[in-house]
Amino acid sequence: MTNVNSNENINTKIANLDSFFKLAISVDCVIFCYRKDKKALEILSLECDMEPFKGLPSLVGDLVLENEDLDAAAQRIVRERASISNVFLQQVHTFGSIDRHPVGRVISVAYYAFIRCEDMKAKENNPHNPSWVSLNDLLNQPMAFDHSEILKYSLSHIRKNILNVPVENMLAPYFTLSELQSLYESILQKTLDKRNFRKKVFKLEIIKKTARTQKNVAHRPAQLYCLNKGRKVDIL
Amino acid sequence: MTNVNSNENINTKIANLDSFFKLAISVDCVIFCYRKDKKALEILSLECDMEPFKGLPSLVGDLVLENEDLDAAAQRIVRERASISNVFLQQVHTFGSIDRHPVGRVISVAYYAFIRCEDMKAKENNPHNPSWVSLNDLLNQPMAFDHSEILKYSLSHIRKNILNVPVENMLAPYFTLSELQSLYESILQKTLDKRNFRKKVFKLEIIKKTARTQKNVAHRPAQLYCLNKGRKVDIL
DNA sequence: ATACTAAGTGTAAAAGTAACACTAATATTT
DNA sequence: AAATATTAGTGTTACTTTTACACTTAGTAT
Repeated sequence: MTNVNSNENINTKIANLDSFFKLAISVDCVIFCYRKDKKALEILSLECDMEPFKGLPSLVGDLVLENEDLDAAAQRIVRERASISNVFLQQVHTFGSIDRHPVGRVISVAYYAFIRCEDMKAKENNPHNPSWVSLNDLLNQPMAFDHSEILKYSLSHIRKNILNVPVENMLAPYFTLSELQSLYESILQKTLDKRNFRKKVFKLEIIKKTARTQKNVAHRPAQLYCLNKGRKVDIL
Repeated sequence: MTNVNSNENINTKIANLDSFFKLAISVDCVIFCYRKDKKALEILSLECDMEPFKGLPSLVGDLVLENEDLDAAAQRIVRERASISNVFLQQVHTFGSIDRHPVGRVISVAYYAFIRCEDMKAKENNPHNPSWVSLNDLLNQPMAFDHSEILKYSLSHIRKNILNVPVENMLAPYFTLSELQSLYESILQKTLDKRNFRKKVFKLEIIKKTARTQKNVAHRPAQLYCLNKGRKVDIL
């Protein structure tokens, strides 16, 4: 068991690990993207194949390997399951109820990630049927394990800390202020004042103006902005 | 290994656990108290007996048992090591570097607690030599494992969230506003304006006025206050 | 009685937040 | 070419919150 093939699925791994499986640690990632056309957030979700949760949506998770740093495990999992590398990933909370996992004691460290929909073609050669599911749908249906709780906790954390969390990573490299505002509105679930919003993002230096403007839009073209790298984020 | 005697020390446990010890989970608690006379924070610290950290101060930690909820483990550890029950304990972060523990892979979930010095008589019949150590001293000396990092992270979290974290638990049941202010000043490491501080704690309803006043002080006796139970805290 | 000590109290300036409506620039339609 | 439709972009005022600041009060000790 020193060198688990990380492409096996969770079930297989757990079966193999019987000898040491008293306590195991997993990472579950709440992977957000923003669907600009629908002005809605979506979560990367897998179809659970484990009883009693078979068929229910689950977060993207996997066991942490013996020689793997926690943050590295989160990066690996996002890479393997969503084909995304070097993404922003932030730990939120660790969930350790005794009965949260049917196979045994699995303590799960939750992370969240912000990626762009286009960077993850869901369903692509992945046995778990990954797909982007509307956040609102997920919040209104049961999920596998305690993943509903993890999702709600993460969402709550992000809402509270929205100004210190790089939600802009869900946007294309060049974006308009209106797009940014819509994203914030989708997360906070409330409308924001356009002028006040702009004043704030300028003052906080969340973004930088670029020389580019929108092309081929049937209205006044918007200025394009990009992330201000070097901005502080909520890492302590 | 199903029923570890939780009074054994970490070393012993780890030795016993060889069979399953690929990954283990511990809880480390940053237990704060406030020394009113010194106007200083102190941390409950044990003397590490494990190489290569022998003799260095460590936080109060222990392995999580197989059938033990994470939060329950934290409560147990504080109860066993500090003889305090039903204390406020809040998870902050999980530390999972590969080499953070010399004996093997131990992932540690950090909690912090606020207790009253008087409620924990350090050194009392405890083989680990627990003692209250000045926070400032601890910050300026090496600690066992990654406990310096855990301490700094927790402190930083508490400073950021001071208004949503019940630091008042470090005070006696009845306390004066000046005592409360000194506590805040010790945590934030800066002086606060007396009138502004009072306005704020009243508006936030952190505390409640009581009918009592100070007795036998060589100056105008202060009004005594107590905690406002039912106040929201930073739990999501 | 006087001195000493920490408690207790209000106001004004500054900064930040919230509310609000019109003009500008482009593509499309006529 | 002119009119229309659509989203971008922009400032000011009222309100709230935060900050800065100094004197009087109620007890104990001498």
